[in-house]
Amino acid sequence: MELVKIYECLCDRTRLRILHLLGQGPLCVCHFQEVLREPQVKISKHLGYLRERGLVRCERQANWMVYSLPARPPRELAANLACLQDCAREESAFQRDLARLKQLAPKPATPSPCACAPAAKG
Amino acid sequence: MELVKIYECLCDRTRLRILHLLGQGPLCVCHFQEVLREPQVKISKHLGYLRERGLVRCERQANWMVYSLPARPPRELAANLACLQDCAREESAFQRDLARLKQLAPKPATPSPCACAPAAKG
DNA sequence: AGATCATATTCCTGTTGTGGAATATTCTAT
DNA sequence: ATAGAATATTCCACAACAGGAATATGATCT
Repeated sequence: MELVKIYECLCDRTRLRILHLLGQGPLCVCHFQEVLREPQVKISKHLGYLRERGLVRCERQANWMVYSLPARPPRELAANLACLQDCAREESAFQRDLARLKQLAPKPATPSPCACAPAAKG
Repeated sequence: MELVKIYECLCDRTRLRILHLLGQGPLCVCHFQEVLREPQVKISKHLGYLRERGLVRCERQANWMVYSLPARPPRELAANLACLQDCAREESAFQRDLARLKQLAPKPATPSPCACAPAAKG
């Protein structure tokens, strides 16, 4: 994977926040919406951008699309994602996202990988 | 220094090559031109872009402008520059640049930091 | 002062990215 | 089949950027 391509993916605030969150595990679009507090189009488009370039993978789970980091990313990508996670620890915006994420799924023992409400009935 | 701002600087091929070269030490514009084989405007503009955002410093030395990485860069920047240097070792374009750089200054014992010909007379 | 070298800036054009409104797609439940 | 939920795509306007040609600036030398 070409280095510039990676940085092109990293140079947008929303995409950075998305990738940062994915460091915690797979997530579905609705959760990105809640945690990032951004409109659906915005989230979806940035996820599409990342997907096309191989920075994230996705898998449908019933009604939801669950996004995750590639299982075994190429070295350059892994290195940069690690760097991002490291640096994000010192930027409050990222920490705020993390806090909101933890509020979403207070019990990490949730069976479904994205912790989506299993089709809330009613 | 904000993380996104750093990545905005890294998301262009020419700027990546510039920053990579600066990892070897200060350089003046004319040397960037030679090593990168890109026109003067292009180099100068990208250096300006990096300068405005604090990724590089510059200092005039007679007729030449010598560019360098900041003496003590903020943590996030240092981390990302290190990551860049690391990843660049596996991309041939960067290695080609390095090779050309070494041809320029075969004797690293040159007195001037940018190894500029000291005002070639004639 | 004038010439010249090294570098920066301006002006222009084409391209890419970003965000939102509206709409389409894909799945699930009934 | 229909309705509804979750997500993706299209269309549009706007801002940012990249590259080049021409020009300007700042330093040096004579």
